[in-house]
Amino acid sequence: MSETRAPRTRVRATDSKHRLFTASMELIGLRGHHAVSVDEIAKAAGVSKGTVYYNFGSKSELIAELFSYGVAILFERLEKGVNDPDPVKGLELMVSESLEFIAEYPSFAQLWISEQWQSQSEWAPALKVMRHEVIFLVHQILTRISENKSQAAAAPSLDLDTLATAIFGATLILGRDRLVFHPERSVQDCVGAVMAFTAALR
Amino acid sequence: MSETRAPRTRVRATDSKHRLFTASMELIGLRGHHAVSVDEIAKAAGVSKGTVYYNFGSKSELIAELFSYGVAILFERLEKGVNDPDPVKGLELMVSESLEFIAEYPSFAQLWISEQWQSQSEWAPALKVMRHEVIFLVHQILTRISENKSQAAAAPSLDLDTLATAIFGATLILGRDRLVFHPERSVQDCVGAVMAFTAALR
Amino acid sequence: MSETRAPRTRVRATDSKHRLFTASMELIGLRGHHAVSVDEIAKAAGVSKGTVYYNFGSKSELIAELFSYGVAILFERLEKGVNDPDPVKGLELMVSESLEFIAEYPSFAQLWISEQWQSQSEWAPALKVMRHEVIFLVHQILTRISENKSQAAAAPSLDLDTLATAIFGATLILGRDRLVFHPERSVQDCVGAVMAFTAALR
Amino acid sequence: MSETRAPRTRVRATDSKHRLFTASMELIGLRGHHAVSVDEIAKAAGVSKGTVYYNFGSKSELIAELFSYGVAILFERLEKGVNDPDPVKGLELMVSESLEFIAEYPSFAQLWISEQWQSQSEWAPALKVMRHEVIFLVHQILTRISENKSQAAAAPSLDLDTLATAIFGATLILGRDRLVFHPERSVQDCVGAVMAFTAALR
DNA sequence: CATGAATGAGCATTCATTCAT
DNA sequence: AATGAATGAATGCTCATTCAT
Repeated sequence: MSETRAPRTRVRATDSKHRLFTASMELIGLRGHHAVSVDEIAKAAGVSKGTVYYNFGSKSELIAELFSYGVAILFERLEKGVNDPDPVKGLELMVSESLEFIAEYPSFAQLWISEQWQSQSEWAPALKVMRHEVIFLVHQILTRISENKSQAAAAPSLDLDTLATAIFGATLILGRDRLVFHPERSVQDCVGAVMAFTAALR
Repeated sequence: MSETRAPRTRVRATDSKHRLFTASMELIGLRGHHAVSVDEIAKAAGVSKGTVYYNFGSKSELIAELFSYGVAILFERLEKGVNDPDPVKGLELMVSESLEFIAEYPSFAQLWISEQWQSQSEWAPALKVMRHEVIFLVHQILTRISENKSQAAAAPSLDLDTLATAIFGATLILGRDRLVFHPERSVQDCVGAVMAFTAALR
Repeated sequence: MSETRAPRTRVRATDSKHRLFTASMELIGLRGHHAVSVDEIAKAAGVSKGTVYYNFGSKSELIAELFSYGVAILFERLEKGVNDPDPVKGLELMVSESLEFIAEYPSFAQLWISEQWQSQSEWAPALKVMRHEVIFLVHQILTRISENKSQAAAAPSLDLDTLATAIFGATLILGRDRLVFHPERSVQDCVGAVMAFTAALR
Repeated sequence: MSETRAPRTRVRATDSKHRLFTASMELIGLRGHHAVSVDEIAKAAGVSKGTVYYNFGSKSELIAELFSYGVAILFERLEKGVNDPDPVKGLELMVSESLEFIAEYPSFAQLWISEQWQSQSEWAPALKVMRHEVIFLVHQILTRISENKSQAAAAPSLDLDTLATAIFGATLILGRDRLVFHPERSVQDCVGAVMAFTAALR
């Protein structure tokens, strides 16, 4: 894309959309979507307000696209861990990839945290799907881990779905908490803490 | 409540305040504070808009008081676990108390989740303190647990502060997730999943 | 109403509503409701924009109330003619009252003309009722006129409902046309022209 | 229509214009010109927005051309009646032609009704001319009718210009009212009602 | 203590219009 | 001759806050 024979108005088309994505992420992650106006987003992206509506139709839709954009990237990264022959290594990879993703797209994580459990969120349906898919992936890998454990049913009453949710929540919060309150905390420390959850399974 | 022409004009004064607390919690937990207007809160509480300002001064202050109100109750409950001679039992109690607290004050939890990691939140300073105090409590008890563990440094590279944060996050998310997506999930299941985090320490 | 013990801010309450009524009528009659903004109305009424919304809830509702306000006055005046023992005199009175009403509330008439036959008007339901009631009144009096006519069914194929509609339309248009294009034309001339419609019945 | 790569590239050029005319008429008649956007018109016509501006220069000009287009057709039809040797038959023909024209171009009539007496309409000058010419035609034929009436000055104080206006208004309203509220009402019934206006002259 | 009418800055959204292609 | 991305002024509406009573 961009600069086909470099005319004066370079990059045009799609360009605006990308700039708006970047600007929105930045601002919304910082203050929350309610506290950011379309005017601000447009200004930050260096386009006119009309362009936001030309490209997204509404603020709501812009945010919805922000979600799908982020989730696509996240899943791409999670894939890496899912197929690892060693499920423990796999989960470890998934967690560290997630933490790094959160560091790269901090506003995506923040948006997710803020909206996922807000029952009347505008994006509730889409978020529900996102949540389900991530937890499903974690659940799958937890099953493989617990199956590898030979004899004793390690933890008799341990519901894997609940555990998967705990891991999902801990990762999300840890990823965000690190950026906001503990910039010195390494991804490895966080991975260690999350993996502690699985100790009972091994 | 209500008691028009009731005996001894009991309660009064703080009556409006209480009604406003209840109404705010309800509405804000459902839709987020930005999506709830002072008008709505006043109407839901059955008082006039002016009364909100008379009692709280501003919407912001109302929410701030919502936070202190909730956190006071939460800490009261956490106390129970802190002093348990058996730190594992103590943590278990703290977690289950938290989960039950979240079930009773769902909107408090939601508000907390939404705002805690929003770097530019209006209540950031207060939230930072709340977060710190809870994590400190968890850290303390984790220390006692890991000290009880005799010989081998169970997990050499396991940072207790990070682990405490993970437990805090997992509990918060699990408590909320249960209400929104898994009403059938028991507190015990959730406690089990959170306690799994400590397996590595034992 | 107004001035209870004449305080500094006199007239308060309801006053705003009246001022807004007057201002709206003026502006909307001149340029049409689409071409008049709420800002303009507020400014013309000497109140803030918020006051418009406090009192009416929406621009649409303001216009709806403009309609009911106008139609109430119109019907009050039409009553006079309805009960006249001589139906011809009665109709004549109704027409002249209508023409004078249009002269006093020109914007009401203009609004009516513009919206009544706009199939997708927001006020279509209310307008349909207004139209029906006026035409019904005219129909009634036409029936009395034609009954008075002794022998020969004056006009065999003359549908009274259609005739009533024609009289309604002619009066509305004549009333408005007079103000806009023929200020010199008297109410009597117009009444004469409208009454010509009934010649066939007599 | 459409014919991509059709033979002899017929029509073209004015093709877009025609499609835009049709689409505008349809939409504007239904909802009023203010409530229809250029986007909608372009979409309905199956052309791009730019094409509207290429062909008409502005929305205002498009509507102006809509008026001249409609009025040309109307006058063509009115001619038929004007030259009838029997002025009564002639007027009857003019009225029925008008009613049929309104049925064929309902949005033209609606546009006319809405704008003609709106004093500050953008098209006021053009509309004034249209109105004048139609009323002039009616006046002429009324003169011929009243002259034919031999002896007694049928109606001493009947101003023919006012009567012509009444007939114009009644026809316009009746034509439109029939379409919107009385689809079962025949053109003949309406003609009958309008001609009742002339009874006094005969 | 409590009320509710009034305010005005701020917001999401619409839309006629332009212009480079 | 036609396109459609981009614009920005204008619009209807919301809402936290004030204040006279």
